[in-house]
Amino acid sequence: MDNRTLSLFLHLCETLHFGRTSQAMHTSPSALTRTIQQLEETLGTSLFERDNRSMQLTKEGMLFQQYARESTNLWQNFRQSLMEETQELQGEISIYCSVTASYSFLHTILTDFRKAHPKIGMTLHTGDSEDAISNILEDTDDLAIGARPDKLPSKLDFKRITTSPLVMIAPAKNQQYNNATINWENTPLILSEKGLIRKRVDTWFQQKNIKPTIYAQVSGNEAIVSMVSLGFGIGVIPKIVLDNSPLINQVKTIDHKPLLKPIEVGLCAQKKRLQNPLIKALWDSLPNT
Amino acid sequence: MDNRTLSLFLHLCETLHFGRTSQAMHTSPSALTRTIQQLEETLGTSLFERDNRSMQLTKEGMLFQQYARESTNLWQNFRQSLMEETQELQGEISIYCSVTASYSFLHTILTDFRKAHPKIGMTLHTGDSEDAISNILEDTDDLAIGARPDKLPSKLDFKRITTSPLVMIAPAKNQQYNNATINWENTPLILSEKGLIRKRVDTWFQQKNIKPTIYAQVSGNEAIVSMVSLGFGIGVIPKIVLDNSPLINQVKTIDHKPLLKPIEVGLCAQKKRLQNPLIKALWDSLPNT
DNA sequence: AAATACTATTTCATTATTTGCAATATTGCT
DNA sequence: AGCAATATTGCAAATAATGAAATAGTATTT
Repeated sequence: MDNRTLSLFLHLCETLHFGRTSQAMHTSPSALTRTIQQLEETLGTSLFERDNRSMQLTKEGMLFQQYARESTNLWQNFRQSLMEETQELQGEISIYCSVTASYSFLHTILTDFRKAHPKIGMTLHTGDSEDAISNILEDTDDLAIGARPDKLPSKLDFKRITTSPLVMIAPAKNQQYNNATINWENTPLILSEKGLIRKRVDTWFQQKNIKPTIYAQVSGNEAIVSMVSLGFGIGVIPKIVLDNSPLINQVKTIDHKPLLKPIEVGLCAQKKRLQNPLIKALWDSLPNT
Repeated sequence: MDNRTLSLFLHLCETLHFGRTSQAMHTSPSALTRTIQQLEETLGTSLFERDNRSMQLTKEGMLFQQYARESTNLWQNFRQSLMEETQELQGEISIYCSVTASYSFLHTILTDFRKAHPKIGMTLHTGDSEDAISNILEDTDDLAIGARPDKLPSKLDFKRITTSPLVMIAPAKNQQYNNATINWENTPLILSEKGLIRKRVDTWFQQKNIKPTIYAQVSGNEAIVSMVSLGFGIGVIPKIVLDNSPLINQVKTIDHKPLLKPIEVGLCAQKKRLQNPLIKALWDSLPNT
């Protein structure tokens, strides 16, 4: 029995949902389905009772679940003692971060770490920055680089890497959007569809008692820069995204008052996961700011 | 970690010899080498100290050996309890037998057994009948069909399927080899290079005080029939081989006195292996004769 | 009752891995 | 030096695993 299969099976036992497990374990539903089928094939017994909308462990499934737990435990223990023996950390860490974060921080963070722990493998997943927190909460990745939410869930720990102001950007060539002359009610806005920045912007407008025109709600700060540069309207993004954007010359920043509260970008992990020596090592490799 | 890999590793720990392990585990040396290499790769540490002529477990290797033992144990136990749960035997049995035995007995033995235990998989290895006993002693296969040696090693158990007389065969068309007119000293003999039949024949000639001319020593009774049919000389084989040979019309049998003692053909296994419920099931499926 | 949404599975083409054979390399022995 | 014994590698063929998209089956909504 191979450990990957066991993990998939165990996760599936928890969720009882192929879609969620496949997503959480970074594999396609089809691969998962077939892994389980094959498992049932080799065991010569079915493990899940699938009645089309829900599923349930069979008796044999529970037996196998117990075996799977013990077997993975055994494996973990072995890895542990091997590490103690060789005095060298080894294993896998998965990191989630936005494209921008991967450009701006990841390299810096990982180069030193890699030198110190060459045997730790990294799996990197990129996506919308706003998904970072939920990804961590759902155990999909070990660590994430993202913005600190105003209310950090108590399960999580956060370590700031940097702060970045929020900037308003407009198409560089458009005279209409000069500072202070903006008629907010008529200006199309391009915003994240959800998440921290969206909240800050909403609050900002509420404070000013303005009902803005929202032109587009997109996911991904990089997409906002694109749309703004094309002249669709004004957007709000972290300055760091702008600094790393190839489109930086196509847009200009607009002064605004009161200033939007800067976001804190940093490393995020579940507290319990920090007991894992690998994750802790990466965590500790970052200086406190 | 997958169980096949673990078995290979554990076996290699015992033999400390790639060649022998690969042979015993029915895989090529290259596959074995690469399995171990890959193992060492994924563990990030070397498991064996290979100093070119001998090998030795490293400290990490011993650690892994312990893990491998526990892990396979866990697996065995799980299989065991799964069987108890489903009330159905399942797993793998490997059988060694000669080509002739596979023609004449195997089908009869296995058809009923397969119906009774459809989830037991079979691996069949064919080869020289004389290797059957050693193959069992070396744990290469679970069961073998072969001739009962005069002195059955105490580790082994034997269950007779049938007895078969030993016959002398000569080329069918050759008048020179008529009964009673044979000049043994000048007649080329084709014999097994070793094994039970060879011993019987040697004894027979000693009793008669004849020093025979041995033309060829071959391995495999089927090969003897071939050579005899081509006119190379006289051979001795079990009658059952002759009955199953496509060359039966190309040879004739020769009366001889005293008659060579018949051989007993049967199923052979290590006593300790008979505790394995799968093997015991097959064993018990044969009637006592 | 038709449309829609949700999920597991299958199909299919592609990619990755594993295998065995034969060649190679390395060393001990005569 | 030449030979025998072994582990390892190169290579091509066979196997297996994968994801994207199509499919099927069913609950929920319209």
